[in-house]
Amino acid sequence: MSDEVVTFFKALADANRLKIVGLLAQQPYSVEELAALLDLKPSTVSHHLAKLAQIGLVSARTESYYNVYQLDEKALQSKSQNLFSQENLAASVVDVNANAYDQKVIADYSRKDGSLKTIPAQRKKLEAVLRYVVQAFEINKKYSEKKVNEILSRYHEDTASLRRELVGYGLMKREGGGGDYWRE
Amino acid sequence: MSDEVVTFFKALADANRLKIVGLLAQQPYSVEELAALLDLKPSTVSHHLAKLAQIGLVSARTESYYNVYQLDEKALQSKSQNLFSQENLAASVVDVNANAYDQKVIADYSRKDGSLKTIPAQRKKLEAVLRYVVQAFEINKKYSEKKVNEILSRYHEDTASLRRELVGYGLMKREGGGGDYWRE
DNA sequence: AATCTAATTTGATGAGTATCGAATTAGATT
DNA sequence: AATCTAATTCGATACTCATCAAATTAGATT
Repeated sequence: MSDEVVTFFKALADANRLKIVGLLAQQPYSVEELAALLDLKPSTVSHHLAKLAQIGLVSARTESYYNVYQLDEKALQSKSQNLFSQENLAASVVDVNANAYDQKVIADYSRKDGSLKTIPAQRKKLEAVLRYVVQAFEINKKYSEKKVNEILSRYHEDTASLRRELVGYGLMKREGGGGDYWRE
Repeated sequence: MSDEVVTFFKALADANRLKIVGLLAQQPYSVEELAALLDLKPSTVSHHLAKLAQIGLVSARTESYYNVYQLDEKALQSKSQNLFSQENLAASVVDVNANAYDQKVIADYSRKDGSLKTIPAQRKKLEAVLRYVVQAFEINKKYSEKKVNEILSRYHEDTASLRRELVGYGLMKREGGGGDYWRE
């Protein structure tokens, strides 16, 4: 689906093809005439017209010896309207892995056993790692600080920092003053 | 001027750049994040973003370590509206030689001395040659048939055919029944 | 000031494609 | 039917450009 849009832009990403569109906007022309006007060989113009026809922008009508091409202005307008519609923008993104960044960061910072080499200093990377670590806790279950530290120690010896950051970024909550922790 | 339009289409004639536009339509991203999402190296993403920035579609804002890129939706809409405006279509054509086809045909059919090798059989080529031949006559001056033939003989021995076609295509007029010829 | 990090730039490489000439095809004219 | 002619297809070539790795730059953190 996004392929269609790429093909459309590729078809128009050439100076000579744009000139052809401009010329056909004035009047229909045969391949031979276009070749003379653009100072190109007929085979080259044929190649360009095929690309424009592929996206439905031009069509040919046989007239005696000649193949006269004309611009489909309707298609031109309708295509250009929807180019950046919500559907097309969304379609271009369907096959990107939304978690790719987190995965890359986690892979960079993890050992084979799942523990962390270091705790990232950069905010975005720290967030990615914390989103990963917090999954070790069940949702809505209460944990004592001792239990939290025990779980976090699987990831890094500096359990205090991990615990503090998890709360700081809102990934875990703490009850009142010195109570239990939980993940929402 | 047409260069600008070509640059615009070229900038969007790439699947990964379209994905970048789609992603930035959702939220701003850093180069590093985009690289992870698209499974590309940061240097490649930088290259793509430079092309998108060149046409004013994205811009960067520095945020701590990161260069966060955002989509300029206003530019996106306004650009896509005017893409095939009358101005752009006309601009794409400014530097094409409108007489190139006639010139090519005339060159193909003329000898060095200006005379015609043959009279073209194809309509379009015949028209081009006739437009060339008729320039030997002054506008609004009356010529006898004998004088017409004398002038046409510089181009081809079959003056009768040339004379008939000139009148047939309306390039020369004839007075009443057997009177003089003239070019309007 | 020294060090770290993300981004950019540069150079090299491979894939894609615009262009042409030659061969072929499709169709009209004679 | 035979012959012309424009268009298309095919193969080759040159150029453009997407991509990466390495080097450099710009900027923030310590």
